Amino acid sequence: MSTITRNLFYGASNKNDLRKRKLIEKCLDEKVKDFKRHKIPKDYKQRITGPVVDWKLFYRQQSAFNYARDQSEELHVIAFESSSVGFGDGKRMYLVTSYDVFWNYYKQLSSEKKLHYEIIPEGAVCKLYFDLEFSIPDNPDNNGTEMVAIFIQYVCLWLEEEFSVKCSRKDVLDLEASTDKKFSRHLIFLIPDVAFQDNVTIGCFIHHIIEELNKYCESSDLPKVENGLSLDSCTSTKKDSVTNACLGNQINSPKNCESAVEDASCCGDDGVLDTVRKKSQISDRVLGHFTKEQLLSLIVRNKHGEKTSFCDMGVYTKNRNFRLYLSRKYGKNNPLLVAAENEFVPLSSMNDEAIFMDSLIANVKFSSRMKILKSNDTHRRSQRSFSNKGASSTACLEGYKASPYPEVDAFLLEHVRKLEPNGGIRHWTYFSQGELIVYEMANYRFCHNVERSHKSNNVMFVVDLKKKIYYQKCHDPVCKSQGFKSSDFPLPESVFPSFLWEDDPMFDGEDEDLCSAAEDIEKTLPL
DNA sequence: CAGCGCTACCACACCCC
DNA sequence: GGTGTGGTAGCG
Repeated sequence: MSTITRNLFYGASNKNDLRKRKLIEKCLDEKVKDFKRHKIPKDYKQRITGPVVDWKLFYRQQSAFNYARDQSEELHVIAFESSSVGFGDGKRMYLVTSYDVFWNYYKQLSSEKKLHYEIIPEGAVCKLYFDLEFSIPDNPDNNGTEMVAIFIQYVCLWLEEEFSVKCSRKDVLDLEASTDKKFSRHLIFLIPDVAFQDNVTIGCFIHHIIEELNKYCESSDLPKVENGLSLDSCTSTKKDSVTNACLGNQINSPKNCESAVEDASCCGDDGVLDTVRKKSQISDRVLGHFTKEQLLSLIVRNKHGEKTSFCDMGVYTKNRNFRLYLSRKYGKNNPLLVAAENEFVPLSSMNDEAIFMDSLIANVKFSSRMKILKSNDTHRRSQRSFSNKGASSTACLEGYKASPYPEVDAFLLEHVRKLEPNGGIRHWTYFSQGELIVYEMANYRFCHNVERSHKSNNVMFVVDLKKKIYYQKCHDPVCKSQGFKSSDFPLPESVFPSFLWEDDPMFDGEDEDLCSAAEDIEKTLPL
């Protein structure tokens, strides 16, 4: 054992010891900094009724959703850019937790580690929200602050006309993440007891009101057609929406398909002309509240100099990631903060937690008073692509979901695979009115009109559940122009649900209703 | 080991004029 | 030239 010298005990008395102490202090400083950098947030205080699990981390969004669904508590999936846990470089990862637990963790992160996004789940009831942005250098004459004020008023007027919902700027949480180069706002509408069915529905509504704005701006703009926003493109989009609307909305809302088809089939009818006139009256009423200059100011130019909307239309897709209050993008320094012009005040008080909770798009409490806004025919727009989970050529087969009549799906699959082993169902459209299912086939082109397979056009089958038959039609332009439709083929009795239930006392009408009611409730409840 | 969901755009095949 | 289909770069 070494003895403690006087110098060592009382501290530095020479240059050597001084250096040593400096070194130790420096090490300590480093340790402190390091600790601060990697500090572990304090545990959330567990209550007896409180959450069982703090959080769980996933590399894949789907795994996170699966886990959240299997738990009994109300959990949410939050995405973040993963440098915040010390690895990866902006790669997205997924956190499953409750809002309360998340806020407790999130509020303790330093500003540069708040890189988080809410995932607005597919099909979930949500608040009306907007991403408003434009490049400042490309639009030096635009006044963003004034544009936001006009835009909010424009949206409020449309809400009143279309849904009889009254609101004002006081109901709009206004968040800002602008820089010198880019004007950027997030608007979140917190209208008491009002929410939208889902964010895709919002997309349809917004698409509609922006299109009306574009049409107006174009007609009152220079007489010549400008690139990007021609009237032609507007009308062709409308046509698309009639023919394709039912495909885009097929899974969740077969009723939409009915009305879309009715719309198309009774064109030229007086009733349709009436509704067209009514629609343009609504549009005129809204537009009439503004001066031409105010409306024109909402159109900006993108980096290619093309005219485009101030409102980003790309944020209404399924499972959209939407940046959280106080978060920034990876590698950027512009967190979302409350804008100076914000007039919304949370019910409790103006504190960060209340703002955070109110800013969550899908944080909508279920209540019987809640009015759920759904899309109507005018809002629907074309949606040609169908989400396929897998990649490559087999995607269409893997991405295909069962129709409400899986037995019919199986029958058709078996049928086509006798001729084409790779044949499959690309998608289906269910028309509950008339009990019709239209199946678009994949890798199956045999047409009864030409008695051979077409070279590049797949065929479709129309299943008539009432008549218990099916027939074939096809995409080939020649067959189409002839209005070709094959003769009827019988559907085997075994594909009908009644075949299974007839002698089964376990199934009766009540059980069926209960099951579908339970499913409906499950769908409407916030996740 | 490790993101997701589009959408605009292009290339190509086939059929029509 | 029009239509349907498939593949991909790139955006939000």
